[in-house]
Amino acid sequence: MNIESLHLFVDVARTGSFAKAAAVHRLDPSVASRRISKLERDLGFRLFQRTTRTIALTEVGTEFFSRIEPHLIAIHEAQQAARDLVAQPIGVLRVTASTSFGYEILSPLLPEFLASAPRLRVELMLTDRRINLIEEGIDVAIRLGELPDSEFVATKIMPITFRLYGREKWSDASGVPEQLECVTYTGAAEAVRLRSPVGSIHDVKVNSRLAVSNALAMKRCVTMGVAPGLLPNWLVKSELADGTLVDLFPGYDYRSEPDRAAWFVYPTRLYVPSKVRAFIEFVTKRLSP
Amino acid sequence: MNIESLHLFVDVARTGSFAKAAAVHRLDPSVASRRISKLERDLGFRLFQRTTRTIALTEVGTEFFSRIEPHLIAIHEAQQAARDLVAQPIGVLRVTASTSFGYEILSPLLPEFLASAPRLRVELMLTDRRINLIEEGIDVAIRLGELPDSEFVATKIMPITFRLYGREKWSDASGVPEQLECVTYTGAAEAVRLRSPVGSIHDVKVNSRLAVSNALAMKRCVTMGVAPGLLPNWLVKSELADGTLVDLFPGYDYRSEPDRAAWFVYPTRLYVPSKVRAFIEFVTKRLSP
DNA sequence: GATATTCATGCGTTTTTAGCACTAAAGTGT
DNA sequence: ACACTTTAGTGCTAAAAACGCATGAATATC
Repeated sequence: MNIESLHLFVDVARTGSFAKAAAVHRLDPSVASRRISKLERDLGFRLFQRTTRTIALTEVGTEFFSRIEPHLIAIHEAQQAARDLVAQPIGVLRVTASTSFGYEILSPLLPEFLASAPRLRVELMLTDRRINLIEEGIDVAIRLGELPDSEFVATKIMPITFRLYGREKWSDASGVPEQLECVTYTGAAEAVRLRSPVGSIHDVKVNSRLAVSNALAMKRCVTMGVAPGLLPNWLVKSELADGTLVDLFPGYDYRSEPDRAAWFVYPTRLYVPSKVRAFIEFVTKRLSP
Repeated sequence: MNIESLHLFVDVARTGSFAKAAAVHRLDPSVASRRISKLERDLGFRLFQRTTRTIALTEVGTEFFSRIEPHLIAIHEAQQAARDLVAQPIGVLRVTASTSFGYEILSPLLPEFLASAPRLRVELMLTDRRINLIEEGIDVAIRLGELPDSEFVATKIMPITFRLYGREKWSDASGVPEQLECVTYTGAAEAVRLRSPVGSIHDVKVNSRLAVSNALAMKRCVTMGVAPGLLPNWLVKSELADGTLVDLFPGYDYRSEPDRAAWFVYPTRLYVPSKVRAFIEFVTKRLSP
């Protein structure tokens, strides 16, 4: 049973004519006639009595008409409302990211984003586990590092580069050391390769006596003076600005695997809700150099 | 947009599974999957987020679900109610017949018929005009005499035979007269042919000094003693029983045109409402010998 | 880690629908 | 009273949609 046919029925009942209702719906009159006939077959009762030139609602037709009309309208309105919901950034946007990224990067952006989308609520789920986007009803996740292989869509936010930072400038006259005592991220690389301004390559072995599983805490350990650390660019902006941390080997290039970046990850590409699009656009704009 | 698909959507949302909902609807899971996809295309937004093994309502899906569900139920109930309306003799039955037939035949039947269908109202439109069944919303008409040529369905109630009746037995020893002073129905035959019990044929010329356009009034004229009259069988039952009228030529056969009868006439034969069927059955049963 | 469940898709077949031309009948206007 | 116009409905054919089945991919589950 077709909803459009029910709407057509309503219009036929209103106008008292297949031809007029067909014109409203941009249909050939014969199509209107046949659709109503099919509707009657589906329903199991006759809606109109017909002569070759006139139609009249049957008793059941009248009854059915008055009963379904408000509900047809309601369903149509529900559809409209739902369309608006995906067309405008309203409703609830569920975002997940690592605690560190959320704290360091997202939090400062949120006041302005929330102001730009007044009818939107944001639920920021900060966790260092990779949770299931579907089950948790996540609209968009921010994932760092390797691009996750999945059916989800990924768009790049910004490249991520790691450099060695510490409390004080590296002043050893012999230049880049062969090994360095560092605070490390759990499971991080054990060596980094640098290229000096003049082109020479230096491999630095990273000795770690303290491995931390949280980027923020790791940074704090570095600033507290435990040891230098290999830290991502996004984590150290303010510390570089106020001098709390300094680049140990400025001018050196760090060779890193390609596509090390921050990514938006979200399900599918058809019908991306506008709240998701709005968030992605806003954040990307603010974080791109 | 298909109503069944909307119901399917509701069940999928409830069970959280295409396969389960498909089983409920006796569908192949792939059909369920495709119907929901088509529904999403029609609606313009995505109802579920999917992985290969799980689905979850999107935010719009949830919103849409809760908004349309009661209306879907309401439409379904409207259909059920309408089906019941045609399946049981309830509602309003509009009947038209001639005033005479209504007075003489239908009126006595109505108490019992109404009792047999307690939820039915009857509107008895007695008129000697042949009104338009469609325009007036008539469910069933009773027409006497020649079968009307039309797109309507006709079923026979009972044969109609005309005989000559008067206040007193015909006692002329010479038997059937060649001509007879009669009260006639407007436009009625001017002669009748009788066959005696022994087989002899007698043509009686009907002389009319009074023609009446209403059968009841005509009968009354006869009983009042104006003259004998050519009256239909259905009109004289009680008068024959109580002796007010007598058959002038008992034992004689009256030759009449074929198919002179009382007919039910009603629009179409598909989806005859049960109130119409009930009425036709009841009346036919009571009037058949 | 093997198995089975679940959603999705490709493909050939069947069913449904649209569009057009045409018929029959009934209003409409002169 | 007559021609004209409008309206509902029907054949017919081409196009579109839906179905059922087999198959594939991914992920729960035991």
